[in-house]
Amino acid sequence: MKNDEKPVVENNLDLEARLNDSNATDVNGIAHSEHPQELRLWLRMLTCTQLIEKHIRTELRVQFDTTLPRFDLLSQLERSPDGLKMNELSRRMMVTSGNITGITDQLVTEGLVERITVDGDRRAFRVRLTTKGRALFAEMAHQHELWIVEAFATLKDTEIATLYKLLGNVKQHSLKDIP
Amino acid sequence: MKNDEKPVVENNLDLEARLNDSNATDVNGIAHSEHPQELRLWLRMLTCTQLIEKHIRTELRVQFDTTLPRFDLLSQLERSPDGLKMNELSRRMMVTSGNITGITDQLVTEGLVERITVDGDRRAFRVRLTTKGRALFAEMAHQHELWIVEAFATLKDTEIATLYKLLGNVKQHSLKDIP
DNA sequence: AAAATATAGTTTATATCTAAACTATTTAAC
DNA sequence: GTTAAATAGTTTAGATATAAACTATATTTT
Repeated sequence: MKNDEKPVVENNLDLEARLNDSNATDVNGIAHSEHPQELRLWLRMLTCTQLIEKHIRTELRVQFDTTLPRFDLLSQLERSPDGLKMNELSRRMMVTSGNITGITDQLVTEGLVERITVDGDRRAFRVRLTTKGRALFAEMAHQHELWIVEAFATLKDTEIATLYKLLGNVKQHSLKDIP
Repeated sequence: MKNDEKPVVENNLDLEARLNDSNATDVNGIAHSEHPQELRLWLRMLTCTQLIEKHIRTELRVQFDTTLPRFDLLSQLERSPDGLKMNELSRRMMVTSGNITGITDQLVTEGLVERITVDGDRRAFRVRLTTKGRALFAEMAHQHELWIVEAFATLKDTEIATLYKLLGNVKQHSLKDIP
């Protein structure tokens, strides 16, 4: 009757299923399909990102009882010993400042970061890692690196370099529209 | 005093900023850095995905007053004239079934999909596009395709093919752990 | 300097998203 | 055939996420 042993993750996947698989050759002998290769690439990229991200979220929860946004915020702070202003965190993490307020509140409650007043601007705060936060993040970052290395373990170094370069172009192209 | 003309999107970005930029050469002449190239690749991939996804979310909201999850669900249904069961939607979209319940409720309210009872299983529903939903989706899908093509417009066809192939390996590698 | 505008951060309302508990069925074991 | 287990979907509690309104300060204009 009850179902207490339901699998923890009931997700699975098949994002690319939405695509038409037809891949005929037209009268000019040019390979084509109903959907442009850009769309296929996008859905595959999204699938990869989601699979890896889900794995990391699960591991962060199971091993550290935390979440990806919190990890990401700590990660941003880790290389800024003097902390970062909330709007700088917002910009770097590509989320709204209201969102940063919420995540920061959580981390303050957990004693991992602290809000420091900024001299000369009574509107602003710097958010800074506490000693406890720095120590915990070091542990998490080490594990995180292992998960990521494993996620791409199927690629050769040269292939990783190729992906990195091509995605660099895509990134720059996307950034052109953002002031 | 008031600030009614605040920019609609106050995000920006710099996910890769969390990385150490040092890129020295070790005693053996092998290039290395404090962070493995896998981590750099992951953050760049995440940045690209987020930039493109944010653009699509914005356009869907502005042009169609809808959201990405709703578009994705419609997209899954579009090629299944008989509809899909909710658990199949959950699997394909890689989200929990509770989530599918919520998104479906929204789409039913908007008259874009309908729940159909399944013969022989009184627990299940098939979710199916309505005529209105199919027509609206066709419009949205056309625009969506343009946005995606534009997002990768900086790449040559061969480069898109390369990305597609390499990400295929990553995807398969990630899927190995999922039954 | 006073008024207008911009900025930093918070709050609010709403939509996702998850994990887990729950209900109602169906299927498998015995 | 009854019991046990699995499955389909919903609900719930909590964390993110957004856009927009809001407060409090700073800066710019005039």
